[in-house]
Amino acid sequence: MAVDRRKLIVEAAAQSFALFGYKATTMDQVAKLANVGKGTIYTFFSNKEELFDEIMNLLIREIKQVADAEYDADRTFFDNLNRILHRILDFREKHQLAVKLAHEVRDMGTPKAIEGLNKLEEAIIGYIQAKIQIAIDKRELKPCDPKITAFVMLKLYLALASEWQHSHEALAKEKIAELFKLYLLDGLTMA
Amino acid sequence: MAVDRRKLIVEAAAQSFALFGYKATTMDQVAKLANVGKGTIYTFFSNKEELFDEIMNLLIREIKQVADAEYDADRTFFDNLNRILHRILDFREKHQLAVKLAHEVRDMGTPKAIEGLNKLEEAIIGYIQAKIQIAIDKRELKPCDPKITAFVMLKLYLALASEWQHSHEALAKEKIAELFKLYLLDGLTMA
DNA sequence: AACTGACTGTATTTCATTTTCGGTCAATTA
DNA sequence: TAATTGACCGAAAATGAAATACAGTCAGTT
Repeated sequence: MAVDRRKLIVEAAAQSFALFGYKATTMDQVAKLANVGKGTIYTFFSNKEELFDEIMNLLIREIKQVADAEYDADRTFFDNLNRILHRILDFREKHQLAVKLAHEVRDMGTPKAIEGLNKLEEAIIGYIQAKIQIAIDKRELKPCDPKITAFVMLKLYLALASEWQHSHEALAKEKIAELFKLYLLDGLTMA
Repeated sequence: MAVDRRKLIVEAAAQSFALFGYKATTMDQVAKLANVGKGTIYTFFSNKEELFDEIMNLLIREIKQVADAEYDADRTFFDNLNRILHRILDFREKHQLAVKLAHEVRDMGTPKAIEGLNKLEEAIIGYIQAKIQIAIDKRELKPCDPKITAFVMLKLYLALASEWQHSHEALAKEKIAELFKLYLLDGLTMA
């Protein structure tokens, strides 16, 4: 059986984007890594952007798998949510491609890298949104706009898990879970 | 009475930083605007950074005044908080200096501009923190870490008032207040 | 028919030169 | 003689022209 050139290209591209980011990945580079003529890439992907989109979609699928692996219908919504958010952010900050793109956005503001990470964030929000809808249907949560709620939950989690430590001691995973529950689920008003 | 050169310098600097940002404000520029020899600036401020700090402190004091003007001890904590956050963010996005610095951070990442805005954010959090402490003492809020809570409140408000509209229709001020109450005060769990 | 890599025009990088700017201090002013 | 000034300094940044690198093409090869 002949080699699957498309697969070679995708693997080479994934490696290169993760190692060098969007801008510093060249089509010549990918072609060489994949042992393929540059023209061959253009028979599968019409340009660099499309190739990058393919890689980002793979990353998003990977993250969904990680999240699904953590989900357990027997647990409470809150328990699942906390575990999933923790796993997703942990995965993201360990995954070479996500880290590299974040640096690229910070250091150079590469538009395509910004777009890629936005798409990733949207995917995460979409995922959480679905879980929230289920929880609302099960009367586990008050009725609320699932999209805004998912957005707020991710932002709150990011604020506690990531932004807080920019100027303070990092919060432990359990502390974050506790705060998350206090602020968003129980609320701050006296009983 | 002789002219108050320090005051002239501070006024010129405030104008220049607001008009051109940190980087594009030159000491020669400030001296000329203030009708003062450049050396004179250095008898009051030991360098550009200190002059900038003075201007930032003035801005912070101004914001505190705006917030205090909105505060009314007779209203509920939540009502006050919403009004204050709205006024502060509104003030900030209308104040030339704050806007200019935000652009400078976005476009060029000027370290001193980043530092200045961080200081401003810290001041806002400190202000809210004090109000939260009062509310806790009055048994209007559950006991909680006032600093983290202030941080979370600001972040949530910013997420709803500013970040949300990056990819969606902006939320009305009243809608934001309603969501703010739902998420942080009442909580999402069913009664 | 599938694949290749030399080729092309544009975009980016490089680098030597010029200009700008924060900060100093000897001269000047009041 | 204390306060004020602006010419001056070295370091840093802007400039621009020449060199290089790149995405995408396509005539030629397998």
